[in-house]
Amino acid sequence: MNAGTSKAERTRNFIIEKTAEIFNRKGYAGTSMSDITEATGLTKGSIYGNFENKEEVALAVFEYNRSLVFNTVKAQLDKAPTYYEKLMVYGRVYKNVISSVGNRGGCPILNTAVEADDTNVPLQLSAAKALNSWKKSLMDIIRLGTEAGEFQPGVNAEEMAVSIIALIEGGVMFSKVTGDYRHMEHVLATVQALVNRIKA
Amino acid sequence: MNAGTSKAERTRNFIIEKTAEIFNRKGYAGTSMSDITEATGLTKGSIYGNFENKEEVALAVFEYNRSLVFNTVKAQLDKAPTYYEKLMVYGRVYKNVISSVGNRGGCPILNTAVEADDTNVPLQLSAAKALNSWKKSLMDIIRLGTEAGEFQPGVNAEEMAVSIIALIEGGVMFSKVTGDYRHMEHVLATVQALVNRIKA
DNA sequence: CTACAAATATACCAATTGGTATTTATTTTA
DNA sequence: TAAAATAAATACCAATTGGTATATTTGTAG
Repeated sequence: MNAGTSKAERTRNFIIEKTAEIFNRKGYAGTSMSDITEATGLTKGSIYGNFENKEEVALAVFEYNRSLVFNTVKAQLDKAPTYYEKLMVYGRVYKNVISSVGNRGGCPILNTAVEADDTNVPLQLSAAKALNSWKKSLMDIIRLGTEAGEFQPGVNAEEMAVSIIALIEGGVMFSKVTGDYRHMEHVLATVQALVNRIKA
Repeated sequence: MNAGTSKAERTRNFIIEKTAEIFNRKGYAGTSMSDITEATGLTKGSIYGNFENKEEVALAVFEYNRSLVFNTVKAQLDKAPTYYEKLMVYGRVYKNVISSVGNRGGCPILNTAVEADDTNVPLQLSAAKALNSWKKSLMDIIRLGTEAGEFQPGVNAEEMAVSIIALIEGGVMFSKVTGDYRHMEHVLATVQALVNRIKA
């Protein structure tokens, strides 16, 4: 036996991995079942044996894409010795993410949020949950950093967190659609300026 | 005669207006020809008599949706007596836009940019062009305001412009997917803080 | 008010969509 | 290693997709 991984589990993961980039590039509506069978080399019977429908594949794929980015950031976060340095990780996030997971169609949270907010409730909820948890982790860094005396007291942690996220996501959008990476550099400079401004 | 508007022109505009919100909500891939015939009450023959294909409808609709938002902002901009006040218009942009054009599925530039950047070159170019022209108009305000002594010299106009846009678009995304308008208020507070920080 | 042009509707097309029963092949467990 | 259980392939489905050729209606200029 394959250490707790049944054939079904392995195929499930295989399907997720092979279609992750397609879903992120083409979106839920833009990705067809035949895209999935083509990318995996499997037949519809096999896909529908492991997933209930296309939506369930999309949900699993979103979770996979999200964790891919999350893990990359997390690794950087764990290395940062101070809360200030942790916040600054986000000021370099694009370079780190792109260089490690490559350009696979942009930020999955942004892509899913924008497509699903009017069309698909389960996907919308997944994207919203991912954003809120990102916001929370940023707010925790700011709060702990303030307690540790690294940041000035009285900082609006939520405003700061939401703004950092908005800058990054807006920057990804701008950068990707124009094909001009300097737009991303500009928003990251602003992220860094915002963080430096709250330094104690 | 109808003052330069032929039947064809009027039908074209009718189709654009009736499908504008659908395209903005469901996206290009998510909107079908039958969505278009249903929304207009017209038949396929009529649609294809006025547009070459679905993509051409989408392009015209994007231009329409973009100008709807643009005109709203422009009206506010023209009323603002100073360059500082003009920049501040963007710090209130969401409230003004929503209250005048309503919630029609979010920002068309964001929606189109995110969907099209990997799937549809003409739409991608349209979105990129809209963003660049927005950026330019922001940079012009900053430059002229600096010349007029309203802003500190040495401000990086492009960094500022790109960051304001990213904050707004990121904020729209966050706000829409979570259904929580406070996220938009947070990013707008940051826009205002950024603008206030460069005041002479 | 008629004749011509322009716009719209009808009826069709092949291809593709997401999905399902059923058969066949492969794993897994005893 | 044989039997039971699971996974995957095959072959199908109705509905829908974007699009077109042709017929019919409507608008328009003389």
